Amino acid sequence: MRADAARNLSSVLRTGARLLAEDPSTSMAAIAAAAGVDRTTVHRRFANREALLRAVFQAKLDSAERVLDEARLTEAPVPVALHRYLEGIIPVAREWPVDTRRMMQKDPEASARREAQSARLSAFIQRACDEGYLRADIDAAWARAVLDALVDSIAHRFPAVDAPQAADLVADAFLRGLGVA
Amino acid sequence: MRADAARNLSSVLRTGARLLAEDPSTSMAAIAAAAGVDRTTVHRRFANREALLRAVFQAKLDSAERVLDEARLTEAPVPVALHRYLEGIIPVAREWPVDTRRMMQKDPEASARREAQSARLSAFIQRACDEGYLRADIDAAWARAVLDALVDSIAHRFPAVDAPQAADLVADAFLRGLGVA
DNA sequence: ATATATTGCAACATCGATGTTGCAGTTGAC
DNA sequence: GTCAACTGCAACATCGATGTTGCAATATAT
Repeated sequence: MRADAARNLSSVLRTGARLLAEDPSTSMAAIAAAAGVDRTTVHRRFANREALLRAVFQAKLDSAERVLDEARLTEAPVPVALHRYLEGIIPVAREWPVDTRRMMQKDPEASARREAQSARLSAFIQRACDEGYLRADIDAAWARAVLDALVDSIAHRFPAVDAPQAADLVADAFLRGLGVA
Repeated sequence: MRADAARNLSSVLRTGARLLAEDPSTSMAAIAAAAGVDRTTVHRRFANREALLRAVFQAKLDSAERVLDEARLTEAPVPVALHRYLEGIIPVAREWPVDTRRMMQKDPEASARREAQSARLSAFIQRACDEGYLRADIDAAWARAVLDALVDSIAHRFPAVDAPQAADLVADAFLRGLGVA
């Protein structure tokens, strides 16, 4: 039963993330139905709708944090770290399509975690600038935003492209652009 | 009074677009309050919440269509048309931050208009490919997605950058990328 | 086999959002 | 100045979502 409980809970989280990404006002009833459990069961596991949202965000933050750790953003060579980050973060964006930036204003703890992760990535971009991998006239904040946008785009608009190829496409567009040399 | 009516209506649309972009489940009451009118006044102008949404989308589609027309995507040289499109569409994205892709499934007419506009832009990207402005190994759909992503990013995450400079940044990132040559 | 935990189901209460209506006051057009 | 249109305000009805509880059935662990 513990096993079942954990499976259903995770099923509710994944299903909820998917539905909430399409429509942030999806009802608990709809999520429960899509996850194949009763509405009251969801309410027993998550006190509030807000608690369910928190759990979804936490799951996404956990996955993203693992990716950031394993990419070794501060130690590995910039091109290697970039590719490892992309190949890891794209599946995370796909599995948890919820937009953490919009939906977490009310959760200071999750917000702080997100900020910390964001800072790690920004520091990496800054290092890429400093080590000469990015053009000198490029603003680091803009570079950061471009990378995020490319990741979201390949993750959600091209779900059929597998992670390694998606990472290649993003890194290529990010560094070289799409125009002719 | 006609003048007042028109002014208030447009104020409701703009305010509504702004609030709905932040939180798609913003209540009519919140929109009315933010626009400085009574809740019932909004209901007199828009039969449904859905009708209000439709009006917001229609306003965005109108603005976007004008931009597409004036960019002369089929006639002007590719670099010129691209820059004109970007300089026009970025303010539109800022004034109407609602995501037309997500929020219009139920409105077939608006959906069709959106598709038509999307096709015009895709055709322009295809022309850029054919005329050798984009690398031969680049998929047109991916190029299209990248352009959209860059526009959204500069429009919403860098609201302080004015339209001409924003267009430069996007075109530069799109064609040349951010890495060193 | 039995005690324990979990689930589905039905029923209930509550709350906020939606939409409507009547009325009085104000504003604009003529 | 008069008339028509519009507005704010209060009140009301309705509806869907949320959250709770009791109970019977079922699965789990020991």
